[in-house]
Amino acid sequence: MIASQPTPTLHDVAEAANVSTATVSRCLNFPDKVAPETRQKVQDAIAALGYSPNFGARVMAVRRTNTIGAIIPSMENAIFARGLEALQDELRMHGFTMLVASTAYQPKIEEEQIRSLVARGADALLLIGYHRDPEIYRFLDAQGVPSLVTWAFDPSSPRPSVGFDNSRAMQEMAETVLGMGHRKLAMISAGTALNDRAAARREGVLRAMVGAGLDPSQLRFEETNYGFKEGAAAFERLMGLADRPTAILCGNDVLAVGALRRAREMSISVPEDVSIVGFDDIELAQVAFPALTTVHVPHHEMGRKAGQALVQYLREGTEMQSVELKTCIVMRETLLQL
Amino acid sequence: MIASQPTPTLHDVAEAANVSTATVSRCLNFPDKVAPETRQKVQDAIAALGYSPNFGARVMAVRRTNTIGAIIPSMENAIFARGLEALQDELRMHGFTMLVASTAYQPKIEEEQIRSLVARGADALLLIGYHRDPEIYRFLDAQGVPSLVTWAFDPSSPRPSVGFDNSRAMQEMAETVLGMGHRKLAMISAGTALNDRAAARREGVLRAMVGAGLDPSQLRFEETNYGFKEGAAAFERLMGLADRPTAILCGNDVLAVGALRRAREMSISVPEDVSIVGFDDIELAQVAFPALTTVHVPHHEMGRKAGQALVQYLREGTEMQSVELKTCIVMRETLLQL
DNA sequence: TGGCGCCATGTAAACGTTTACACTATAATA
DNA sequence: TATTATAGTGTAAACGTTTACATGGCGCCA
Repeated sequence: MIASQPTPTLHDVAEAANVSTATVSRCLNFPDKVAPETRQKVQDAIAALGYSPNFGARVMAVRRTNTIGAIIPSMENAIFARGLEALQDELRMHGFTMLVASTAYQPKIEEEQIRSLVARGADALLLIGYHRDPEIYRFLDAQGVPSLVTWAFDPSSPRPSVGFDNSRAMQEMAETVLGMGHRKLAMISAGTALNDRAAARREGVLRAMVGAGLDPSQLRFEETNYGFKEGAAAFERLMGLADRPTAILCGNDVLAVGALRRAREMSISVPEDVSIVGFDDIELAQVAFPALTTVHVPHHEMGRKAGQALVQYLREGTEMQSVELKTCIVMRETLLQL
Repeated sequence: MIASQPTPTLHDVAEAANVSTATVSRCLNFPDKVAPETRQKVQDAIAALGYSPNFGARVMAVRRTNTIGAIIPSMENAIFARGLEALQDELRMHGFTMLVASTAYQPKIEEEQIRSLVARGADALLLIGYHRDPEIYRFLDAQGVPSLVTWAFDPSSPRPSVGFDNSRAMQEMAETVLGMGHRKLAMISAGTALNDRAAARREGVLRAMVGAGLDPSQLRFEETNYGFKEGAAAFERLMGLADRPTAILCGNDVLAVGALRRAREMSISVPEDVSIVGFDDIELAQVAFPALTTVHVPHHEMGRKAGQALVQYLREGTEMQSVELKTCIVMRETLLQL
């Protein structure tokens, strides 16, 4: 920083107001513990100097930041936005600040961001999905930083989570598709190696297929990055197949809408020629044309409940309970009975 | 926090490795200033203890956080996502961390977030648009926290910015629309009272109208919140008018796509019955149907350039220069020659 | 061999808060 | 009036780093 005047400190304020630093500090933290006229003097001094408490110093003194960090894979598409907005609301209401960092779906960056947020004293972390290097969990434990997993739910995991069962949600969708007579299924998915939600969704489809007496190896599986363009490209590949699928299950709405778009460009009608379904039910799904049939995820509720769990834990120390949220299928216009 | 074991400190590491705290600190910050075998010992100790430096303490000692805060109006729609992603990239490359906070377009929350980010030692702030309580700018000055404005460009302002001229961009769009023979214009906009970008875009339209010899008071102006639903509702209101506009300029793509959607529901064809144009050129615009004619904003470039300016300033202290970015109109399918 | 410089490390003083504890007036009580 | 709470304030010791400065050992050269 290019030093102009040094920034005012508690000490400066105390001097200006002719009181001790303790009194100024009390003014800031327990205003009713100090006499009204003193408080006024202090507040005037604060305003006059443009004083703002030094966070680092405060943290060091109280060992608590009232900050919770949220680490999400991406901000690009709106998938996490809604949930986070709800989370932030909830946290703000209780005096916490939410800080967001994004990882571009890269584990290395995620680790970096986690360490960074912990280093700057996040009281707790919100993470997306379970899957990450055990080393990271060890680190969090050593640091005593609690974390809450969202966008996934796995009762078998000891780590608390507020989310939904990706596998089951997708299985239900696949069953619905199969129930409509579709037999040639394809799936466009994010990379399953590093993304447990994607992997679980894939599992769901496979399970539904065996449930229907189909050979799961028959599933046309396209793995790609999240993005409109990627969805479009995958769709095109699928349509290039000799034996075209009649229904395409997409790992999320963004991929699905990309596919939809490409279908239009290729003059393939949806859902007449091919059905396409998504996952997430972000606003985009309603706005798409034709409107996308998709798995509805209760983003808002998830964010809010996650916030509540975090706040309770931090305030009262009640152990965080996993809570499972229900998804449902919202039928719109892109899935057709065969 | 629920204390388990206390988290390890520099001191603990020093003890475990049998060296002084200074040496450990050097290991962390200037590894080559310490003998290889010592370094090894220290690193082992760090790993064994799961040590992570206390950010607060570090900040207090060096008075520098290598953090820059970005405060955006909303995460809901993808408008700011792209730019931020680029910004984060740029910052990461130079060892800075970006922290995001969002304000839900509410000045009060924005102020809170600014104070919060400053308090936790952001070395600099990235802000959207110029308009905010002068008190806030005074505060930032008093704190010596530099800020950079984006998504707007006003050469007359003393504050640096990396952005584009919202008014001119929209004016060009309006001129294009007028050039196609449209005379009955409407605009769907965000609230102009608190949002200088929205206000500037409105100005642009008005200027184009006078330029074309039209009475600017004839502009049908619908002010609403950003959102698909809001855009749809505003569109419906406009279409309820006795004297329907032939072209609707939307303050952003989200509003435009909402309008598009409602048009379809109302069986109004776009662009045959009415032209609709957007602003921003987020991915959504390409994916919409019909594909949206809109003002292209170089989000990525903006984020990157903003990052560069910030980094340069923080590293070398070279004063930040405002840079104006060019927008352009991308013609797609929703604007028709009359 | 004595002197110099350099390298690796240690010592201790900041940095700006919070807060336990001590202190003084004043008010309430006996 | 003497005693005891109480409310308001001050004093000073943490909190966990970084870093200027001091120290000691070693190799090199004259």
